[in-house]
Amino acid sequence: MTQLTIGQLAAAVGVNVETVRYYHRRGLLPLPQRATGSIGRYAVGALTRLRFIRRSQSLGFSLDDVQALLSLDDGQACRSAQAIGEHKLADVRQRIKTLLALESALQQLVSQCATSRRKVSCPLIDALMQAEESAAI
Amino acid sequence: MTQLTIGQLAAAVGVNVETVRYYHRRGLLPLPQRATGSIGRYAVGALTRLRFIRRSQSLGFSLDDVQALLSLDDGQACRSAQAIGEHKLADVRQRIKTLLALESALQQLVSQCATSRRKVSCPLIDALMQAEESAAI
DNA sequence: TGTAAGTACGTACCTGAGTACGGAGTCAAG
DNA sequence: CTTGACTCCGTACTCAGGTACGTACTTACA
Repeated sequence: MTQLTIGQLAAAVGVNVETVRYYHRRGLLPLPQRATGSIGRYAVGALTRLRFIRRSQSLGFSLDDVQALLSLDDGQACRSAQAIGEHKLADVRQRIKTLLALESALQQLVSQCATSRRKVSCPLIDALMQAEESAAI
Repeated sequence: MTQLTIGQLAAAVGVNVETVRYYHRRGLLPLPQRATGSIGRYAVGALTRLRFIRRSQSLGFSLDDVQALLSLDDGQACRSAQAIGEHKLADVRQRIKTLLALESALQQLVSQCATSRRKVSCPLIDALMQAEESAAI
């Protein structure tokens, strides 16, 4: 039987039942076929689509992005999909840059902490107290 | 006059007045001196402390972290401050690692998009549709 | 002294991605 | 035919870090 209940669908992909219902509410996943007054049964397509959503998320796409990608899934709009991907890639690279700067600043402060031989105060706290402006958030 | 109103304090550090009030509520910033029924006046210490908070945030510390750091500001607990800093540093490095992996995956997908010469469907969408499991979120 | 700007305070709202809960209905096995 | 597991549906709550709003009050300046 390839007709899954919501619980089986969720378990197959490793998400919470509530999450599946949330995706319905967001319009990411269509409601299943259902004889009135009975329980919904999902076809295999739902499984594929749910996996698509999770895989996209794992690549850093937001659910809004995913919605856009899904709407492009007609085989005709590869260029648009590529644009979305490139945009996300630029975004990821920017985040990496920021984090690298942050890493070196922190690294420096922490190592000052380690090597300081009892000056008046803690170099880390001290540095944070200094009045000069550094990078914004 | 070194006695600032909340608006002047906020403007001096470049935050919203509401943000200052929020920091009061979180216990990050003490309430200012105030003759009963009149307006509060902040001393220069408040300016330093507010800048400390923002600078710490810009280094990736959460407000909870900041609270911990502030509680260490007695000149005696450098080792604890260092530990908090090191913990945050490890955290930042982990995030960098994740993002780098993500970058190369995305890069690959996008460039496949660019070089594909009209196969049936878009390689990016296609890859996301594949059933094999990749990294979790 | 009047008025406009600024302040105090409490409460509610925002984003993003879900999670939790409660009551009613349904389904399968014993 | 009953019991227990599951489903349906709506609503409310979570986290972090604020933002917005409304009412009452205070203060500075003309």
